[in-house]
Amino acid sequence: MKITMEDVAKEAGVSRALVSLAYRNAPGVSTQTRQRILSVGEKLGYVHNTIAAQLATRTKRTVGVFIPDLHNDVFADIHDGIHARIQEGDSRLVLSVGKPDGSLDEKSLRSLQETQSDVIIALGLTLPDKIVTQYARKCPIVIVERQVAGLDAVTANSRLGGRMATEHLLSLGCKNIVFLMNPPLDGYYERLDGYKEAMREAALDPVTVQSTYLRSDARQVTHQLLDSGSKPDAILSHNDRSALGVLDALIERGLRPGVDIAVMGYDNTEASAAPGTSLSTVDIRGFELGRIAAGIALERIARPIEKPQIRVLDPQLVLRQTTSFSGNGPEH
Amino acid sequence: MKITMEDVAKEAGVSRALVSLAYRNAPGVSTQTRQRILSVGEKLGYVHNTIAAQLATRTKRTVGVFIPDLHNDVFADIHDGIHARIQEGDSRLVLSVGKPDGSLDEKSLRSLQETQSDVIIALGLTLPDKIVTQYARKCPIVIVERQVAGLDAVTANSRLGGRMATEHLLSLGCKNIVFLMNPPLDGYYERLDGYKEAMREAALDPVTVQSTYLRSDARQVTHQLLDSGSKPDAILSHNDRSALGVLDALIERGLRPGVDIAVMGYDNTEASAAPGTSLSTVDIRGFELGRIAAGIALERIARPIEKPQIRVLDPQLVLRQTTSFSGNGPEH
DNA sequence: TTGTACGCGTTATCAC
DNA sequence: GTGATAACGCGTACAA
Repeated sequence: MKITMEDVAKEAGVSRALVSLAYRNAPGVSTQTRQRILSVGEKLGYVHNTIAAQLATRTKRTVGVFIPDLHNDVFADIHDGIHARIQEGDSRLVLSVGKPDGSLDEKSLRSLQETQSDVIIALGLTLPDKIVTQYARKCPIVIVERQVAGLDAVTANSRLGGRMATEHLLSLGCKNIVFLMNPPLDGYYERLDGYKEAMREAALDPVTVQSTYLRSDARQVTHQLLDSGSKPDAILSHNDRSALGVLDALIERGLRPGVDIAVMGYDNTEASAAPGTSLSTVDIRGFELGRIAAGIALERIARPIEKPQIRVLDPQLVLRQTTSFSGNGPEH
Repeated sequence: MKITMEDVAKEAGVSRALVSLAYRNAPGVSTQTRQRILSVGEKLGYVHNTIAAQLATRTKRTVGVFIPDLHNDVFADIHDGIHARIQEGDSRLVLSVGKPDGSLDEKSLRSLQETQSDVIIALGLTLPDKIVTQYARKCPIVIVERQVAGLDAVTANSRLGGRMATEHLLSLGCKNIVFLMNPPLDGYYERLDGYKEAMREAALDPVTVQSTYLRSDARQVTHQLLDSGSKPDAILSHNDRSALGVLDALIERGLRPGVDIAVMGYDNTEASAAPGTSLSTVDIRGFELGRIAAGIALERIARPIEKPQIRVLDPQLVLRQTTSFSGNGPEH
């Protein structure tokens, strides 16, 4: 039932080859015949079959993108950057969406490879380094906001970001700063390490509690933390999403963020600036990250065996209400 | 350089056809040889070429999804619903992401068709009915949260939602309720109409101001509205995203949402419940919408010429702080 | 402009 | 039942 090029060719009284050229805006067809061919195609309801075309030309132009979760705004920022860069050329973007718990990471990677991605840009991959490396053997992977030995990567300096956030809290007079950790996974310790460094340099003990990537879990963990009798004067969370959960819990207990206790997130997502929320955070410059990752991906397609590129951006502090003490630490 | 089935076949000492059967878990291969073939494939780093496979079998299993914008959480909800339903079967999901201003709608639709989607699920399409219908001639389209004559559609009853929100505001004692409109586009008047109906029934004049889908624009429009001397006691926005912009503006002017003025959004996105935001809104049950849309899409593939299906869910009011007067309307 | 050999799997049709 | 052979799906590329 599907209209093919053959059908269009027959109807227009030309060869299939010519129809192909016409549809690709390739030279070798008179403007006139091209017009005629296209209008015949339109009349018949023909649509150019990218699948067949991709099979025929084994030119490499497909960039696969793995996004773990559509609900986290950082990924949207990064995606936009990738999209912007890819659009400049004539490459194709293929998305695969996983789940926040990482349960679809492998399936997605495989699917991206099976659809013949020539390179994969992976965001928020939770797989162990070893497995990622295995997949990368079949198709180059550009990692964003993480590093895996031997692979291209682009990240905002997470260690520095963790340090900056911590130092900011210290500068407010906070001493009992708790770090709300993400699940312990390869490649996601940098923010934590930055925190620890800064704490030790201030001769303070790092304290961590562990949560997941869900806001609701962060909320619960925060309640547990405070129930346990711990009296933090600041909570630094591994990302904004979890920081919102922290705020949820604080508000439920009648604690005023930025007055009774300081809170910082990480990522500078849109939600961190929700009206009334005003969460201090660290901007990882997602759009930039995406743009650069896409650039590296395209280069990787062009030069497959060059040595891996690592690009590190400097994150930026974004100070809002949740760390707005007038300079002397939280009220008591 | 790419390993093909041929390579695997040669290495394993069997025919290409057999390798094909092995990789698809098809009957006709002894468990033993299948094992051998797969391990040879693994050794060579072969990945099954979905592109070629799709071309060879013209079985219909590809569901295309158009998402206008990754930053709006409703779309993530709907996507998750679609994803969940598709995963139950053996269909493939292909995403195409546009831009909030609609400038990529056509390009995305075309791209989805060119990659041989057998059906397209479209969210937040801003194209005129006429154009959508044209595209649907080439490949069936299932529309979400909108209706186009002749096409499958699944929506939460928007007229009812608009009415419910308005009636809730009226019940609080609000009389000067302003509706913040989205851009005037085919298919997106229902929420507004529900508002108008409810206002007229209460013998009140509907008042609308127009904005876009950007939070920043809503903020600006709200400032303009208030600068103009208008004294609304409630603002009902066409969606949560814009409602956040409204809240931004109110807070900037020192007005307390839920105390000085009521505010309602629409969609019940995660951001509407950000800590400190607590926006009253209307839940469109995005996940459900997505699930149902995917179901319809699969049926449409199976039975292309059946008459269009329209599914309408009932939206649900979600009451939070921004409409929390103690019952006598806003303070003065 | 056209003929035609690919590209890489899949799916009959056959042979053992 | 196991396995092989060859035609086919729909464009693209290159020689003619």
